[in-house]
Amino acid sequence: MEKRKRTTIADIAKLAGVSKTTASMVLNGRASTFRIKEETRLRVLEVARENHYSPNVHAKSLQASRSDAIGLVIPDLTNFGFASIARELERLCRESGLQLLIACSEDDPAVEKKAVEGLVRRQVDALIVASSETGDEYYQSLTKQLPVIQLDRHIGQSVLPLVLTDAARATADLIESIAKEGLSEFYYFGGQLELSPSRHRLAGFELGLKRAGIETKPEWIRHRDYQTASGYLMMQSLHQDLGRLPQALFTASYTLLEGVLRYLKDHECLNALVDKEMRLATFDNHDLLDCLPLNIDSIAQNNQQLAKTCFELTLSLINEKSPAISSVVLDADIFWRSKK
Amino acid sequence: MEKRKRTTIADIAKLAGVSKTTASMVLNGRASTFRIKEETRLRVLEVARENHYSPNVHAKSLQASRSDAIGLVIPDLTNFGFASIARELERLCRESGLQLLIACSEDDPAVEKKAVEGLVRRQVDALIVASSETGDEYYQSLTKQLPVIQLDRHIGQSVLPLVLTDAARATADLIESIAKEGLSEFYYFGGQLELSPSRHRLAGFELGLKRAGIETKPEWIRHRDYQTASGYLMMQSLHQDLGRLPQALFTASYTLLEGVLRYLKDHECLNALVDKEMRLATFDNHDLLDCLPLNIDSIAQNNQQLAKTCFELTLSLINEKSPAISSVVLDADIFWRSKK
DNA sequence: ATGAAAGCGCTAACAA
DNA sequence: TTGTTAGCGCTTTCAT
Repeated sequence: MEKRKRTTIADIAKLAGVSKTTASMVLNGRASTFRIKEETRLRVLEVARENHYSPNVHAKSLQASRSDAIGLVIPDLTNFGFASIARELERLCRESGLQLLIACSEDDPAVEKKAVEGLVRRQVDALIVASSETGDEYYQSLTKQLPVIQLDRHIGQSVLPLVLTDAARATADLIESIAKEGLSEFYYFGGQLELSPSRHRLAGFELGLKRAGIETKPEWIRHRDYQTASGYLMMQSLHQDLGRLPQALFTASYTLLEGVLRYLKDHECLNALVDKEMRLATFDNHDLLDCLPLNIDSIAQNNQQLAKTCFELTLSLINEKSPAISSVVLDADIFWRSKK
Repeated sequence: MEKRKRTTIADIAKLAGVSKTTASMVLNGRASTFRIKEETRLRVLEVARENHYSPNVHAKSLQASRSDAIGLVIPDLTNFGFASIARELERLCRESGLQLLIACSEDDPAVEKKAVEGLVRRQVDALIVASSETGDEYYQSLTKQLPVIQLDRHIGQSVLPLVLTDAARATADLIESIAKEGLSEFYYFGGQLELSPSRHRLAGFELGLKRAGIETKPEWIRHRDYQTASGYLMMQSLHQDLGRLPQALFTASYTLLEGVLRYLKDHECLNALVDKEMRLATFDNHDLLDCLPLNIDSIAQNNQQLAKTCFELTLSLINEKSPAISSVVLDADIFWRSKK
C-alpha cells in the first residue's frame, strides 16, 4: 500500500510549462476571465486529466476559510425519521458539491457537545442540530463563529433559526377524531418533557380531547424517555394498573409504539388491535404500518420537506443573505388506518 | 452573523508571549518531550482556554497529509441494515477522534462514482464501500492512493480487503428446516443477481432445499431489484400465476418483504400468515418483526460486529501494518418466530 | 496573456 | 528551554 504522492497544481503547471497561477485559473474554469490563450488552456486541461489531478480541499479550505461542508447532529441514525432527514440532506449536499458530516448525540448532551466540537474543529460552514440540550447558551455562543440551525427540536426558547413540524395541530385533529368515536378514556405515553416535541405532542393530545368534550385525567398521561424499553414498561404498568387493556392509547413516538407492540405480542394481546377493541395511534409514521392488520393510525412528519427547507435556509445563512424568514413550521400529515 | 475571525496558534503565542513552536508543542501535549517550563505551559494553556482556541484541521491536514476522516459509501441511509452499520462506524470513529464521512450511492454506479470522488477530494484516509459496482477496476486504481475496504458486498471477484456476512450458510439452515416441515413448493424473491449478496442468498436457498430433499423448480425463483415495489409486483404476479397463495416464500431482503406484506394487506390475505397457511421468511431482520402476529422467520446480519471488524481492519490498513487477515466473513443469526 | 510572491494555520528541522 | 524558518497546496493581488 505505498501511498503515491498526489499530483498538485504545481506539478501540473510544471508539466504544462506554465505558472501555478495560469494552471489555477484554467482548472477553476476561469480561463476566459483572464483571457488565457485557448491553446494553453487545452494543454493544462490535458495534462491535468492525464495525471488524475484532483485539487486538495484542505489547501483550498485553508486559504478560503470555508470547508464546503455542513455538520448535522442527530440523536440516532437508525431512527427512521432522522435517517430520512439525513438521507435527504446528504443528497442535497452531494448534488451541490458539499459534504454533509453526520454525527450522533445518542440523545446525551455530553456526547452532543463532543460531537459538535468535532464538527466545529473541522470548520463546517454551518451546523444543523436536532439537539437534546435544554438550553441554547452553548449554541448561542457558537453562532458567533458559524450559522447554527435548529432542526426538528426547539432548544429551550432559543431564537436561533428553526425548522420543525407543527406536531400539536395534527395530533389534536387525530385525537379529537378518535375520541369522538365514543371513548371514555385515552392514555398517552410520552418521552422527556424537556424536549420541545414532547410538549407539542402532549399539548396537541390535550387539545384534541378538549375539543371532543373529554376532560383529561392526570393518570392518563405517562412519561419516561423515548426508548423502546420505556414503551414496554409503561404498557406493562398500565396493564397492571387497569387489570385490562385501555380503550385507547397514543404513543408520542415510533420507538414507544414498538415497545407497546412488543408487550402486547409477549402477552398475546395483539388481537385486541386486530379486532379494534383497543385503539392505538402514534406520532411518527413507518411504512410497515401500512402492511399490518393492526389498524394503527399515525402522524407523519414531512421529512423530505423538512430537509429541503432546512437546507435552503442553511445555504442562505452561509451566504449571509439574511433570509426573509429564519423560522419555518411545517404541517404534519395524518395517516388513517383504522377507518374505511 | 458577523463571522469572528477564529483564534489561531499565532494569536495564542503572541498573547502568551512565546513563539508559535512553543505554543504548538504545549497544545499538542508534548510539553514534557520538549522540556517546556511548567510555568510557560500553564500560561499557554490558560490563554488558549480563555480564547476558545480550537486548532484548524485543514492546516493540520495540509501539513500532515492526513485528514483523520474515513469515507463510507452505502446505498441508502434509510435501509435499516446500512443505517445500523453507519451508526456503529460513526460511534467508533467519533470515539477515536475521527470523522466518518457518509455518502449514499442510491445503488447507482454513476452516483457512487461521484460520491467516491467527493470523498477522495476530501482526502479521506480510507474508504469503506458497500458497492453497487460489478467490477473493481476503479477501486483497484484508487487503492494506490488510499486503502479501500469492501463492506457487506463483494465487488465482482475483487481481492481488495473485505468484510461481509456468510449469507449462504444461515439461509440454507433456515430453508432446510422450514422445508422439512413437509412442503411441496418454496418460492424465492430476490434482487439483482449481479450483487454478491444476491448470489449467496440464492445459493443458500437452493442448498437448503437440496438438503431437505426437494428439487428446486425454476419457476420458484424470481428476481427483480431490491425495491419495495418489486416485492409487491413479484407477489402480485405470483398470486396471479398460482390463483392462490404459495405454501412458502423467502424474500432476500427486508425491502422485498415489505412489498410482499403490502400486497397481502391490500388483498386482505394477511390472515394466511397469522394462521400459518402460508410460510414467510426473509433475509434481514427488523425489530418490529418481533412485535407482529405474522410468524415471519428472519436472518440477521450482525451489524455491530460487522462495523467493529471493518473499523479495526481499516485502522490497521491506514497505519500500514499489513494486517494478518484482510478478509473476514461473519456468521449470520436465525430468528425463529414461527416455531414454539 | 502570464508569472512571482505572499499568505491561509500548522508542524518540524534546525538554531540558539 | 525557546525561537526562526521553511513548506504543506492553493488562490490572489500585483507586476510585467
